[in-house]
Amino acid sequence: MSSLLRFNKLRNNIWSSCPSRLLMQHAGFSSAKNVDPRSYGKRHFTTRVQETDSLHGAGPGSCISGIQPFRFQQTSEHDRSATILIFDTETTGYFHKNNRIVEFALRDLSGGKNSTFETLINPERDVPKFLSAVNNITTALVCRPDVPRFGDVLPLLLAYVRSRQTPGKPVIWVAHNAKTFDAPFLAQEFDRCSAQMPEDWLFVDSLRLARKLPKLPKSDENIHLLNLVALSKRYGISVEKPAHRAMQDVTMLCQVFQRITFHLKLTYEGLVNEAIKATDFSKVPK
DNA sequence: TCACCTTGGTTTAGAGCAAG
DNA sequence: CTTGCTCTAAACCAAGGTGA
Repeated sequence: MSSLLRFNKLRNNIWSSCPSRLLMQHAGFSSAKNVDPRSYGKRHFTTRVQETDSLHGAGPGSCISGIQPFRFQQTSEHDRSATILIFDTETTGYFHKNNRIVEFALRDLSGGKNSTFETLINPERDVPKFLSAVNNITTALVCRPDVPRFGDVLPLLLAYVRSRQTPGKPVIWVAHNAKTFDAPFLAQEFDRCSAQMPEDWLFVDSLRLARKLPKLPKSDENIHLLNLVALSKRYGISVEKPAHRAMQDVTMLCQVFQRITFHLKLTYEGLVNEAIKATDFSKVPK
């Protein structure tokens, strides 16, 4: 299959039409003629870039309260150019060496159009039933020919991130327990594709940041804990119920992360100091 | 000077917790 | 269900202070 045909096949599964030209350019294609926007809404989607005028303008049922375009405590010239991506992965298990990603979602904290990216991923293996019970992601849902493998999503993801990145500035990826869970999983998938994560990608673990918050006394509602739900409760963020779907968790973490950075008076420099280089997770030699 | 006690720092082991 | 990180308590050791 030619790379262009493959791109179009994948692109047909993307809901939004807006970023197609941009993604094509970043993915190295010279023309967007073969991408037909009319087909987007007709297909079962597995990958989508959300097209909203703002984080608050996604329409009924999709309004995200509490998320504002991100600003650091002490503004500096770096703040305007920092690209901060909140992300989350759903997987087939805990340990990245034996398991695969089945869903990936991210949100650019700067907001604006096309600020989200989410996709199901074909893990090419069964999803354990006890995990399907947690996140409703079943083997039948993801192990299908029209669900892209990570290797298929990779060029789109790289192109998307590049389209959000300020040239010459790093991309800061934030996830809860990123250090031991999300980042190693992502690195493992890159390794499986024999790909190297860009050197200017940095990973920040919001769990590590949360541990720096003042400790609360133990309570029946468990708001002294540091998981996402507990932190949401702590900051008065409404939680319907633990979703364990990537984009829902990303949305929750967006709000939690902004409050943590505010609480800790974290600056851009402080955040970078907390970060781990993407290359520290990868085993693929440069 | 020696023995004993207290204090402070370091190391170690185990529990708790975070993620799907 | 797994793995790894962090925290805490206990154990250990060295140094310093005090009294006989």
